Amino acid sequence: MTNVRVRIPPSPTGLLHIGTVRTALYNFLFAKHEGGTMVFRMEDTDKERSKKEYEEDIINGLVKLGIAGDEGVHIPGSKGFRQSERIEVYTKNLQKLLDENKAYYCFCTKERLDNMREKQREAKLPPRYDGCCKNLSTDEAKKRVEAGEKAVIRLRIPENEDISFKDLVRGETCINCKELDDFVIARAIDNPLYHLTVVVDDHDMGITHVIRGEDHISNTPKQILIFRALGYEVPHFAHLPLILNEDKSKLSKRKNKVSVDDYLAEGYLPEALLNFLALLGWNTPDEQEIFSMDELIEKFTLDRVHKGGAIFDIKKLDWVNGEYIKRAIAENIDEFFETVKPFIKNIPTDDESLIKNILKDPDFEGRFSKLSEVSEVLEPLFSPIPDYPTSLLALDKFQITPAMLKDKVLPKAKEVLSGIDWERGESSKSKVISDGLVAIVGELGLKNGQVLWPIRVALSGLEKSPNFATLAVYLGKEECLKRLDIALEKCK
RNA sequence: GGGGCCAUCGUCUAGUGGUUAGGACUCGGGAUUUUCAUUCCCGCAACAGGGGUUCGAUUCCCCUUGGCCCUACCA
Repeated sequence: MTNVRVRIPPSPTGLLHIGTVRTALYNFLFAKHEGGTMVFRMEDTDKERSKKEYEEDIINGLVKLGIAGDEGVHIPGSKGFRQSERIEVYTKNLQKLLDENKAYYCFCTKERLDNMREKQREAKLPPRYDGCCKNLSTDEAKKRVEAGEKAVIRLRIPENEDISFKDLVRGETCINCKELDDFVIARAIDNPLYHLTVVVDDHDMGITHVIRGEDHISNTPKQILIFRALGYEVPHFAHLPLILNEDKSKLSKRKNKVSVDDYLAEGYLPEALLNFLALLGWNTPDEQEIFSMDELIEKFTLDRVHKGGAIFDIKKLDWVNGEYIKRAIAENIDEFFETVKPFIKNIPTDDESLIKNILKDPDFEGRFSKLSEVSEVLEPLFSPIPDYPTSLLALDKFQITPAMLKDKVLPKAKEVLSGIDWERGESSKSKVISDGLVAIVGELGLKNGQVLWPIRVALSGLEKSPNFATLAVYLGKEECLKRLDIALEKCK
């Protein structure tokens, strides 16, 4: 395969969408695997809906994720590539089609067309353009346009011809021109529409493979027709399965969170998000689930891309993300700390190394599936203890009564924690605390859960929290005793 | 309405003309953790239906059903 070149053409009509990222990722992986390049272009010919802020969001997002394109080429803002900046090129191509009579001006009004379609629908006919302006002489058309009459440009398509292409993930696909009509390719000579711009750009940019969502399958024959009319070589096509909502409709913001910003803000790691997205519609025959970017590039091929759509399952994303967090902590705590820093709120300490130590504590392993949860788990160690019900302390499951806690367990725990040497090193301190508290179980003749559970709750105020020994070590003597007193109050 | 695309556990998926149809997530149970979480083990759970082809179809073909996409002077 010679010089593979793919593209990622978002249109700035909304924030960076999960679907856009998945398509970008597959293009990126394919290009890298083949030793080719991926270029970026901003499809902003819809002046009504295109917004500068969306453009920035999309570019920033893709850069953050590391899949923005190669060599900085054609990224608007760096070297600049927007369709809105290439109007003359499209005009030139449009003029050529007009001159060669492969396209023609159409003067039909919106009302006439709406009317026509409605009648066709009523008659149970497919709504198609009736060719009203098809046979206007070029001279007359030219005169009317020059006179200022409003006219769109339509492509003249063959009457009855099969248009087929070999889709790299679906195989041979074919559609007859009878199913199409002379569609509009420009609002005016200097105001081109999607199909025309895509074709002209893909040709000018030297795109060899068009890899996009399957919602474009039915657009493909139209674009092939334009490629042919212009005398340009037709690229290869590959249509990807869609990402779906739970109800199997196309992923939409009505039913799902689709903005990449939201996921990042919630504490999903970019690599984890990409890993998860890569697996939505593609996989390796082995049982691997976690891939580095290099592994994805090495293993990615289009022939292992699925045909059926895939539902976006947030639970699986959470799991993947948790795996990445676990690894990130183990590999480089300093780097991880920088990543997690913006998520740590309400934690009034400037002692970074303390927090790093806590994060590294084996007791914390696997507690987070999102960065936003780091704060929740850390919080009990630094903030004032949250209010909690006595019933959480005296849990029915363990058959604990408030009286037991008030008379036996809590006073005993205070005794133990007051008695130990708090100046020891961390790990030995942890062991002493642990041994001391566990000993209470035997002394009082109670069950483990009847002693250890309430102590942990007393120290954290939470149903789920780090281990009691871990809590005690990081809380310190005074705070521990204070929290045990609070618990004591609750049992009165 | 027309055309196109698709169809393995709830979800992501592996897989084959003959398999106990495999893995992961979720969920349930157990073990370890002297509590929660983690970790480990076990379990629940699928080839949409009907016809062919075949000695034999989840696998190949057709039909049906279902879902989705497109059917714009959006992209």
